[in-house]
Amino acid sequence: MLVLHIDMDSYFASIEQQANPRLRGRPIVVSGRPDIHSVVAAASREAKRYGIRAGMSTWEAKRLCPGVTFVAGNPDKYGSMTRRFFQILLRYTPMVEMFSIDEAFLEVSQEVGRHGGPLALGRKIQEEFRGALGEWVTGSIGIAENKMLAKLAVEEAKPAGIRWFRPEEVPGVLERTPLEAVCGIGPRIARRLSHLGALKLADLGRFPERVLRREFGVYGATLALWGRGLDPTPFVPYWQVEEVKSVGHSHAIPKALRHPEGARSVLLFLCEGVGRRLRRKGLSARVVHFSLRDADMRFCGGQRALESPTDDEETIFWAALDLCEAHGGFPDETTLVAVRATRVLPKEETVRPLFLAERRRERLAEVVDKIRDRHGDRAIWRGSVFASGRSLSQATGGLGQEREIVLAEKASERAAPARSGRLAELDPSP
DNA sequence: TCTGGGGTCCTAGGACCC
DNA sequence: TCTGGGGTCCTAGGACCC
Repeated sequence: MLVLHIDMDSYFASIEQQANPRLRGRPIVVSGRPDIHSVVAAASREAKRYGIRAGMSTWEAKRLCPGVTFVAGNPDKYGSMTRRFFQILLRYTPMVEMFSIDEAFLEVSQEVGRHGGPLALGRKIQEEFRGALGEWVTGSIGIAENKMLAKLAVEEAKPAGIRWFRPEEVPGVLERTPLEAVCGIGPRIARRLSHLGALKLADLGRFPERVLRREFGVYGATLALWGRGLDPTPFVPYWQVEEVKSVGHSHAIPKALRHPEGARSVLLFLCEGVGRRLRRKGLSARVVHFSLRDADMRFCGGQRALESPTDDEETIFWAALDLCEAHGGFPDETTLVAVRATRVLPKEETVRPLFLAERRRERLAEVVDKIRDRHGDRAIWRGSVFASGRSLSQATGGLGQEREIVLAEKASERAAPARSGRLAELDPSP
């Protein structure tokens, strides 16, 4: 097998520099919203020279490079760029696995001969990128016999280069590669392995497999293979990718809304988003997960199976709120809430709601979805969310110029007793 | 001014059914 | 008078990825 791994260089930042010549050659950071505390989604090549990395807080980025320019991210723009480079890759082989928005694997065992060898093939792809994506949006290419090694190779190719690990080079690669450089070995596993005396990838290969199995279960077998330069993870071409398995939202709560009421309205806001995305995808979910993070950054939460699959945000909301109550309710200060709908299945496979009230809610959701499709996500608000909506919008993108409609329906009436801290007494039935 | 937001997969114990 | 074994669902929690 021969695998090419394409990893776009400083992807979001490069796209912004391509779109706006004034940003070119300058340290820039793409983040959620530049005016609030956020984290770095991507740093331009110039910003990386200052030590700025993805995942770092924007505050830290500013400290490292006071002159850095912040740019608000635009996911739609990045998605359409990804479709463009995906189309280019498809011209070479249908065996394309999209690994993330800016990474792909190609299985090119059959095709490589026709293109004059691995390096020549890589250069052709990069040449096509230059023509179709623009001078600033470049990709690095790693080449090896499997995905794990190709992903290691690309690190030596950056930026905009090509690195091929020939089979005879692999033992040397294994000897010099630290464990945490491998995709799939995070800080926890790396630390546990270091206690066992393994620091480099080759150390794993020298371990008896049963030791790794005893320590890591089925994952131990994978680790043992990686240590010998082999990779058991399957190649999944894009046309074999399964449907999504879950839909969720989480949100770090701004200071002003960290009290129980505020957290509750953020939760309802997130549930609306989850319901809407389920409906858009034509899915229903059977399980709701809820979690929150307190002032000490500790997480707690739980999950609950529903009586029947749903795409209704109120059902999801009440399930989430019940889980919250079961874990002691919202603390005085909640710094993050998250809700996720899992065990999804296509809606056609579910039974239509039996009760009139549920059918009315379904109809209401359809109408609200239509208004939002037409006038934007913030054109219409539930009364109980709107109460905190303005400050919430500070953190989620702003109300903009849209006209606002406030839904005065049951949910907002239920919100009232919540303020006096009697959530448990609320009647979840419509 | 501490620390975003979207996911996937695995483990393990208990309940329940046949 | 002693108590199997397999399969699936539910819940809680951990680890990792971009």
